[in-house]
Amino acid sequence: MDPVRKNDQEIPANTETRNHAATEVSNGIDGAFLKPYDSQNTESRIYEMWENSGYFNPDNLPCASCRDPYTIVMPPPNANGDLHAGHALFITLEDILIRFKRMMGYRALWIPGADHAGFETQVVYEKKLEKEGRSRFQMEPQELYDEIYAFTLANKKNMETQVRMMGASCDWSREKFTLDPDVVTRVQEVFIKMFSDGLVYRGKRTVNWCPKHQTSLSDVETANVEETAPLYYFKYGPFTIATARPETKFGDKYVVMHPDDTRYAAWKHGQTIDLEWINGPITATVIKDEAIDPAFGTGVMTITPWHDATDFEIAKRHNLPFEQIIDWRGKLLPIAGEFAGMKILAARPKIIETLQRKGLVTKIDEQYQHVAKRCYKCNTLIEPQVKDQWFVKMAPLAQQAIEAINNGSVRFIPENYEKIFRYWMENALDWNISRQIVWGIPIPAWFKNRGTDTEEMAASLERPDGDGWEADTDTFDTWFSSGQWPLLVTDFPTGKDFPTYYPTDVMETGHDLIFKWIPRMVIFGLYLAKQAPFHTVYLHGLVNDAQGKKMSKSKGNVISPLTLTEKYGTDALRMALVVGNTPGTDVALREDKVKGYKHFSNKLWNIARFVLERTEEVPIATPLESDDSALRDEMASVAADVTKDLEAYRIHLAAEKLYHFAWHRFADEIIEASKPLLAGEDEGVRRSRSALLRLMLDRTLRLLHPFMPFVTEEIWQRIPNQKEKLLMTAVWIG
RNA sequence: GGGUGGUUAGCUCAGCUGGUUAGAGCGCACGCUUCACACGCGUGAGGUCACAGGUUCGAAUCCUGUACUACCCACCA
Repeated sequence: MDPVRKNDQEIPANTETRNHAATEVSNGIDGAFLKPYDSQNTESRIYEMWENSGYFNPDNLPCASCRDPYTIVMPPPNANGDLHAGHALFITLEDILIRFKRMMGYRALWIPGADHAGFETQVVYEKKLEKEGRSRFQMEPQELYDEIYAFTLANKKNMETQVRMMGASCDWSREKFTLDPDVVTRVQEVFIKMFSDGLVYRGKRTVNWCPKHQTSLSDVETANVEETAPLYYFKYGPFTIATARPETKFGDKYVVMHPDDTRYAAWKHGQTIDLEWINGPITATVIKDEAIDPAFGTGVMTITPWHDATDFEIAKRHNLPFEQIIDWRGKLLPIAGEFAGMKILAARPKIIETLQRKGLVTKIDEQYQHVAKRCYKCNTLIEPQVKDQWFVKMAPLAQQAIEAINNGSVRFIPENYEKIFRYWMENALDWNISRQIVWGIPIPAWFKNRGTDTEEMAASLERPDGDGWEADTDTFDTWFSSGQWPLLVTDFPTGKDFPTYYPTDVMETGHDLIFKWIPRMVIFGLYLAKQAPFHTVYLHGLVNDAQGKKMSKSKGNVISPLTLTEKYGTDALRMALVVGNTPGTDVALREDKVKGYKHFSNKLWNIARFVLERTEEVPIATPLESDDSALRDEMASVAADVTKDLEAYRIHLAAEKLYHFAWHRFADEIIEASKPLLAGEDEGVRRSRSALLRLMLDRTLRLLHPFMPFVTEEIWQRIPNQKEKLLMTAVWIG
């Protein structure tokens, strides 16, 4: 690899460097060096030095002839709590890539951010309110917003400190918060554009309603949980229907069957039947629709369009009326007669009782397996409700995303995620972006004569002219703004970093975001900037506990990265997270492993001490003996190998190879074999071996720096007469 | 119902395009206070690479199937 950057870069004057050679002892060995490596007394000092150098910002890099930009957008951590192990992993992986590319001479830019995390933060805050005996439903929206804002800002600072502790070499001068005023405005403008492009529409449709949180949720914000529940068979006039949700059946006046089902050929579409139902006699109408599966149950069902998406579609197809049975809090409405006001689950057995008394229950299958939708945050049963909401029309946008995959402009690591992504895109349903929570970006929409036949609506930042316009009180789904994040942080469309740093290079994030986040970013990038926001998606696995089990607060097996860095050093944690961690595969985090890499930090420390103490400081051009030049070549081939691995995103392999080389080859064999040579009589041999060991130390530090930035930089600072003052910006020699 | 991984040493995992006696960390056994490091050094035990077929001169590695396991997706009430 050609060193493209000048070797003699200067550190800006405001940076206090620690070049021990100049001020302390001639070979770099001072008192601290004689003790074991002490990460606690090193890391914050080193980080400060890096940050003060200004080189986290690529615009300050002393390289007039630098290569292209290399950009990573940091998935903005939620500003609502401490960093967890997953954060530690992604920071490590991204920092490795950024440091590697920076040393390679790229204008490496890593843009940090903080996420207000709409619904998630509101949930966290509501829990806090609950503990204090308060509720958001007793608060004015503005009051609630202000409180959450203060809470989030405090946590944002906390989060930033912790990101620094992980060694993240990101450009803080470009940090953005998802509720920065310019972000809010730009996101709102995108909505307005989509409205006028016909990509966003107001729809009265079935939404996923969380009765606890009092908001609608998108499909990716619900969890499908397998459950065993009774399936009830009821007599419905001449038919038998099966249902798992008897409490929705009050208003059912349409009985539906497949048009080709010969068992029911005698019944004609539109025919009416009088029958006895829960609260008395009703008149039902026969509907024939192909959505019915003749093989399920009896092949006949009644529909509840307000509380079931399939039923809703059927009702729309046949132009049938629909009525709300369950209110927004999950209680039965007056249509339920004597059951009105009851919570649905409490009402269910009572309804069955009534039906049994009437002789309408023919069978109860207790072992019925089905899938229930639950709120992914509070696990409350989702109640489908029909509601006026804003939807993004997905088909045309998804089509572009699929093309981007097909023509190779976006690729996935590991590759199998491409298939998963494509499948999702091909089946994407329209996306509900309205949320009934205060903690988010307001939807810039306005209504006149709301809820009447003459309703008008408008999308604009300002209240439209004329009387009677009222603002939409809903906020955007967090992913609506997060989806635009690569564009927002690079100042699309006309700011200083666009298009310099757009499209970015790699999106590195957890595989759990394959549907929540990645598709939205691809879609917005293609729609707005006509270019996908990144060419590579690197997906890492989850960080599990030592037994490979998912960490969770309730299980009490959560391992805090902060405790581990404190105990073993950030470098050790970084190595432990990275070695053996194949892309896309979950990793088990064991304290022992971290401890092992703490020992490795110390090993490097002692390698350096040996080399600086026991070798002569010789000119770079010192002629090498043939054994030594063979070892130099071996070092070079390791470097080349590691470079290849990093370029192919085989980060786990690169880290392991370096570990192995440094400890078991360099220290165990080469240094051991050097001892007699360095103590020998032959000056040529001594000088040659000195030159070799110093070169190997130099190369080892460079190669390991992206992985273990702190200890390598600290050692680097102790090597006398360094031309490159900072290892962070030293040239990668691969 | 559909999909995607995983199955390699006691535990947690590597093994990149198939190629000499299959690797690491931790753990274990034995021996070393050797002047870089006991956060260390040396030596060693431990694996029919889930199973069954197949391709090949050669397979942990490629193909087919089976079993087990994990995760994801899903508008059969």
